[in-house]
Amino acid sequence: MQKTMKTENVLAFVTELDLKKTFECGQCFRWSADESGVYHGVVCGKALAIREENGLILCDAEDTDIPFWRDYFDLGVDYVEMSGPFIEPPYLEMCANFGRGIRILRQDPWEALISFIISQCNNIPRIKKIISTLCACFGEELPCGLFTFPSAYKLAALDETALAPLRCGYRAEYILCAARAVVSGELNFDKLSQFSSEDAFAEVRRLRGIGDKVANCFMLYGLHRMDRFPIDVWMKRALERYFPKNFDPKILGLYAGLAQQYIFYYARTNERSDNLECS
DNA sequence: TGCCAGGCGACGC
DNA sequence: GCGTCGCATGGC
Repeated sequence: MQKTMKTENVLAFVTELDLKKTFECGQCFRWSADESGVYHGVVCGKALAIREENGLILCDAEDTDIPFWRDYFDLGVDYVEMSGPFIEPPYLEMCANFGRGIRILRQDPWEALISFIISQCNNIPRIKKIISTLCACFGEELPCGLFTFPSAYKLAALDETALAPLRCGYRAEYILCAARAVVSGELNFDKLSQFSSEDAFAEVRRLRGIGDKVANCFMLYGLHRMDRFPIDVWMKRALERYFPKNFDPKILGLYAGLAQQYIFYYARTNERSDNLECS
C-alpha cells in the first residue's frame, strides 16, 4: 500500500504547511501516515504520498499534479495574515499559536458532506473507520492500493441493508438521502458555490439528517466558506469556559472558521472532556 | 462497565 | 422558541 517516493517535488515550506496538524486536526478523515512518516491519501480520485523533510514538504512526483495539490492545501493565501486578528481572548491567541501550520483543505464537497454526516455523535477513530469501510466497499481501488471515495451515484443506488457493513447506525438513512439529493439534482454543489454563505447553508440544511453543525462543517470544509463556525461539544465547552458570555463568532470576521479549527484542535489535543466543569 | 462522541429529529410545553 | 428524549455503535 505504501508507495515508494521517487522523483520528489517541493510543494511548500513547513512554515506554511504542517502535515500532521493539518491531517489530524479533525477536518478530514482519510489521510494516514505509514511507519516512516509519509502520509498517504486520495482526493477526487488522485492519490498522493507526502512528507516533510529538511523544512520542506515533498510529494511523490509520479503523476502528481502540483497545481491541483497546491490548491487542495490552500497554499495560495497567507494564513499568518488571516489569523492576525485572533488575539482576544488570550485563549484564542494561544490556540492560534498552537495550531500554526494548519491549513483548511479544499476538500471535495461530496466527500465532506458524507464525512460530516457520519461524524455526528461519533468519535474520530470511529468516523475514520466507517469512512474507510465505506471506501473499501463502494469506492474504486487505485493501483497504489488505496480506494477512491464512492460517488453519489454509487451510493444512491444502495439501500440501508447494503450499508450495514459500515455499522454506522441511524446515519445510513442520512447518507442515502444526501446521495439521492445529489443524483436528483436537488443538491448541486456547483450551484451552491455560487450562493451566498447564508443561502447555501439554508439549502443544505434542508436535507434530512443535516442540522446546524453538519451544515456548517460542510460549508467550511466542503465549500471552503471560511466564515462558518461549526460548534460541536468540544467547541461548546471551550466557548463556555474561555470566552465571554454571549460571545458572537461573527466578530471573528471572514476567517472565523479558521479560528474555530485552531480552538477545536487545541481543545481536543490538550483537554480531556472530563476535566472541564461545563456541562 | 459505563460514559462519551465534531448531532439530529420528534415531541411536549 | 426551548428542553428532553431516543436513536446505533464502539472507542476508551
